[in-house]
Amino acid sequence: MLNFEIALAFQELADLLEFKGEDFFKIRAYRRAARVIACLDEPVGQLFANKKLLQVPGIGKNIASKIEELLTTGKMNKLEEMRKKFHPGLIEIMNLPGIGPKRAGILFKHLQVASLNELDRAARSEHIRKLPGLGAKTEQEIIRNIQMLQKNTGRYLLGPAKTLAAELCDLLAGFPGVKKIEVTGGVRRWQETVSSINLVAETGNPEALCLFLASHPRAKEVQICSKYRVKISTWWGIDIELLTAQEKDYWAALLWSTGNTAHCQKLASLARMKGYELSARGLADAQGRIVTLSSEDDLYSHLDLPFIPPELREDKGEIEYCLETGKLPDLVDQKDIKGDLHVHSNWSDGVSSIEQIADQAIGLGYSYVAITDHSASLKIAGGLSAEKLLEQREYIRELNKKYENFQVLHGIEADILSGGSLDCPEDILNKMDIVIASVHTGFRQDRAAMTGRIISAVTNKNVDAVGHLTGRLIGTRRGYEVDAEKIFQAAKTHGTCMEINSSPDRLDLNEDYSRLAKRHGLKMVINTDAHDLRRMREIPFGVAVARRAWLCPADILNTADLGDLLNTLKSKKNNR
DNA sequence: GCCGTTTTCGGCCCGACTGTTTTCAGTCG
Repeated sequence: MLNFEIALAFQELADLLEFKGEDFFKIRAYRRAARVIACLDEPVGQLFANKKLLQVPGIGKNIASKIEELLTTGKMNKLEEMRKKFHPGLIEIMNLPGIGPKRAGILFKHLQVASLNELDRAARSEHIRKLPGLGAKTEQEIIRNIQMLQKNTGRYLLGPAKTLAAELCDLLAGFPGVKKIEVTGGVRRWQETVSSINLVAETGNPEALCLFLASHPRAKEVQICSKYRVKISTWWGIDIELLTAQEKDYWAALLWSTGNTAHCQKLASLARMKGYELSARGLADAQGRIVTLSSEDDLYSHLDLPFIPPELREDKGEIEYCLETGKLPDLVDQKDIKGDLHVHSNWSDGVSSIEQIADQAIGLGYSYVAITDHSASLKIAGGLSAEKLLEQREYIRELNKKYENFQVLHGIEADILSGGSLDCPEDILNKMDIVIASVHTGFRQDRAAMTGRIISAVTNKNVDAVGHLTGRLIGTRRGYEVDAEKIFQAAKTHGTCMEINSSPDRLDLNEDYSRLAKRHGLKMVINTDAHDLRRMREIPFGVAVARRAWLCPADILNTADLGDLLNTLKSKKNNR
């Protein structure tokens, strides 16, 4: 059983217990376990076999025994019991913004509503406004939120899709006859959400491999199963498509399967103009002979094009640009990132100590990391008071004595309060190495108010960057409305950066806003906003957004060496 | 539920915002 599935089981159990009204801390313990398991590097089965489960933080005797039950029987009794007690549709409803366990209970009790479709119908026929504690506004909000979810139906977040794709790749790579296998499609192009996981494998035994995938225990329905291609829908909710190839046509298959369709078709047209025929089955010359290729790069060369990175293959002008200039811009790369400038420690709501974060940063090859804990008003996150911040500053100053060629920077993620002021005294902000300003409350302000609020922060001389500009959570929470043009103009005037938040459920700025920010001449900073060590490894997601927006190292603040970075930050403060 | 310790049980996530009320319940960050 995959870690991913075990984590989902605990997540579902927590959701059901929440509906039941179970003790808050017990629910939180299950949620924590789900998160921890999803983040493990080692298969849970292996930890269990080596009797190391209890060493994992957040897993105690009770949860360990439930894991054992899952691993040995494939089921968890407690979860099965809860499933019998409560309608599965209730979780779907509870996951809607604004609907928690209480409201889901009211809706079920009075209207027998137990699915999003039923809820939508009830809302549209104005039944919800008649229920106790609910009204017309809530009813309209429900309709809007269901629309948002429906827009994302069949879409899967890139983060979990990548994890699942990697686990599948490992599984298939071990099948007899498989020589090469690679993840392709939207996952390889780093689309923020994908509808399927695509794979290409070079194998001497394609039919057997296709049958192997088609008979996967999590396969729900086999949509296509031919001698060289298989497509299944799965109980995970995502489709999986595998294309097989021989040595001679592997690179063309890889290209074709990576897509997108428009990019490939444009390449096929270009190939025809040069006397070739390009398809998933290879690049054929005028006589119909398959051209031997050594790489995807080689394939592009035959079309007189430079290698186009997968992130750019969206038919957004990349082919035309190459034809015109013969090359692509020098896009920012993960190796260009010299440090993470937005990380939370256990001084606020992060789980790791500052020292652990520094060690992780060094392990990632960084020259610096900024500790940016929450500001005081964010009580739930244990936001830091001015006194605490000064204490933290001293702590970091001491800690830095032990490092050579590496520095921990002292920063803060200051809340932009409803009126636009910052949740931290200016004299404290002024002492910080870096100040990220973000919105965490008052999400429902209208576009003008929210824009004005953020512009107030952008024009504050102590603010270096705006964190997660729109506050969206992909697929679950619409971002607040902002006039990005106005904010970017103000940011340009005041030399403030925009963050590309790398968290796969945020990716905020998204690629469109990143492109727009570049057009305004802004610098961006690619951060993880990590609350634990593992999530500090999510920088590639932010880098991918930047690449899809055609950003170069010079567009990104944290590609600078430590000295240059400190000079930039200081000179900004002095110049204002 | 887990964790840490005081080793047997108490602490762990509080407060703003919204929409509904007409003083507050529910949700969320």
